[in-house]
Amino acid sequence: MSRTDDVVDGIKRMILEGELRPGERLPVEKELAETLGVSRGSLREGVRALSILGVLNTRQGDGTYVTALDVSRLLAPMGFVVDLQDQGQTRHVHAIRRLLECEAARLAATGITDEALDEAEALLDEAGRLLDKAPEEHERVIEIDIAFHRVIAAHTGNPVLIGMIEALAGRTVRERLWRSLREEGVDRRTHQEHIAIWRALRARDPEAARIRMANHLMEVEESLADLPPVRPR
Amino acid sequence: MSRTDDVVDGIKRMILEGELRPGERLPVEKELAETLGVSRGSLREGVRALSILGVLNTRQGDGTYVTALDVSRLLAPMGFVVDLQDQGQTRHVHAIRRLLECEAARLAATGITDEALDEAEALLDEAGRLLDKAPEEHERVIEIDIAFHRVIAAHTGNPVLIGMIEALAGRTVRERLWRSLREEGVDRRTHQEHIAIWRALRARDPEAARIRMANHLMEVEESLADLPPVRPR
DNA sequence: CGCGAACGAAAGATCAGACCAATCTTGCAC
DNA sequence: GTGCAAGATTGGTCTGATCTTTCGTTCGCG
Repeated sequence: MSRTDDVVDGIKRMILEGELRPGERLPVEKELAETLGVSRGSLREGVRALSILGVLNTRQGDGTYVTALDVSRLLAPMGFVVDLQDQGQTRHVHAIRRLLECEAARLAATGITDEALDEAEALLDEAGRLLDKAPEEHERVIEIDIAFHRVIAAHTGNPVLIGMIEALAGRTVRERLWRSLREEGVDRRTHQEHIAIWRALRARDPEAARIRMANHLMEVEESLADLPPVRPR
Repeated sequence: MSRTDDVVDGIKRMILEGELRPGERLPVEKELAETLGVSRGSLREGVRALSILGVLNTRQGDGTYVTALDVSRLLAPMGFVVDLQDQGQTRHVHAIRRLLECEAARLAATGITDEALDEAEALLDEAGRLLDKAPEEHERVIEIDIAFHRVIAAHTGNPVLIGMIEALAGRTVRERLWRSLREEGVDRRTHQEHIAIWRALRARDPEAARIRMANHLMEVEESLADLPPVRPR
């Protein structure tokens, strides 16, 4: 058990026992180092690790604070995992993503608000216009795609689900995908699938939403399946 | 962008570009620090963070190595997230766990081997004996419970699913649960539910396995629902 | 020749002290 | 009352030293 682990466990314990609450400020480095019985260097290693894990948040000249401990932030490092997986694992990641997003669609069908439906419709309208008039605006199309899925996740009422979907469907996976596919005409098909999902949501039909989402992601996976490996060297 | 972030991104990049392969050893601290243009202290902070994330693995007197980058290891810090969630989020975590474990049961029904079925049967037999003859052996019963679920997850063929279930259904959640429930007679009911799952698996019936697992976890959640909050202070 | 113990090199672990940079607080001038 | 500037506070970084663990080698014994 290294000193740094002492620091991590010590701070974690302080949070779990309510000694430190979300948003609260930690003692200054020198003082906390003495409390935990380590040098400032070791303390900093532990604090840094917790920062990267999304538990702490340091601001030079100000202090170190406990984050809100919201799931999205704490799950963000998971995106890291996805990045590091080799090509062989991609389909497994996508299988989980499909599972989570289908559940999200199902839940959103009953929980989504009229405002959110309007928002999603606006996104799809913009995507439709771009496909017709400015097919080169691929970056924006990708943004819209991500935003559309995010609106759905946001209305599931389950923050853990939101966080996991964000982590799995994050920028990297999507980018890698789209970059490989931009030549194809799949973006138009994707758009149609999105519309089908949206209609199911508007009808407040959970089963339809789930099925449409499942179909959409399965198409995406299929497009991915026969791509050449991208792992360099 | 702090120096430590440079270190994290630098090492991550080296891995992604194949400059560093899983299992490979990193340059010594002094040398790597020079390469990345930071001091040894900053380098160590970054390396430590990546260690805690399961990407690197340091051994005093030997060196620092890239891990196998297996999903289980990389997903382990997610258990940390679960620990830090306040009581209000528990049901959301369990909802996801149910989703994942149901899928695991469904997949395992077609993929499980006869040997694994025997192994699971042995576990359930032992649990049954303990319930009859040594009800005080609660620790062992919990171990068996975890092991049973692990056997199922292990035969889904999806390592990402395995990792996520491990992280979500980890020791802590289960412990908190069982500690609160040991007075009740629920452990016997849980045992019966496990048997029902096992039978569905033996019959290689995916739908039955999924349903039995769903029922099992729903019972668990229900038992949890009306517990008093444990968050101290 | 084979094997085991002791030694030494190498690498990470930890510490202490100094200085830098960003931020916040305080108090003075207008 | 407002605005700005100086000082105090706090995290960020660097340097250099010492400690601990591990691994490889070498030496001596059988």
